[in-house]
Amino acid sequence: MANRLGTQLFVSRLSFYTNTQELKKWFSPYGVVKEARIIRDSKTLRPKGYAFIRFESEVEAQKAMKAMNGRIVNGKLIFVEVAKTETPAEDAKTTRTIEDSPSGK
DNA sequence: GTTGAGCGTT
Repeated sequence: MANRLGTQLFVSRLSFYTNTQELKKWFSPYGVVKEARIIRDSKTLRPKGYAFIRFESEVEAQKAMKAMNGRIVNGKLIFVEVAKTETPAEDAKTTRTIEDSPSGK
C-alpha cells in the first residue's frame, strides 16, 4: 500500500438549501460521483450542514477537492476535505489509482 | 430562505 487517500470527500459548511442532487451536480464534472450523502439529525431530520461525497477513484476525489474547496455554492462558502473516517476498502479494484499507477513497468 | 463547527444517514 502506498497512499491511503480515500475515495470519500467531506464537505462542510454547506448551505441548508443544497441537496445531494446538487452536490453530485457540482462534483460530477470533476469525477464520477458514486454516492452523495448529506448528514442529517436522527431526531429532528434537519440537515447538519455537511455531507460526504464518494468517488470511484482517489485521483478524482482529490481533483474535486482542490477544485471545490473554498468555492461558493448556493451563496455559501463550502470546505472540501478528504474524509477521515471513511469506509474500508470494500473493493480493492476500485481503490487502485495512484499507488497502482503505471510508473514504468 | 432554518443554527454554522464538525467526520456519517437513509
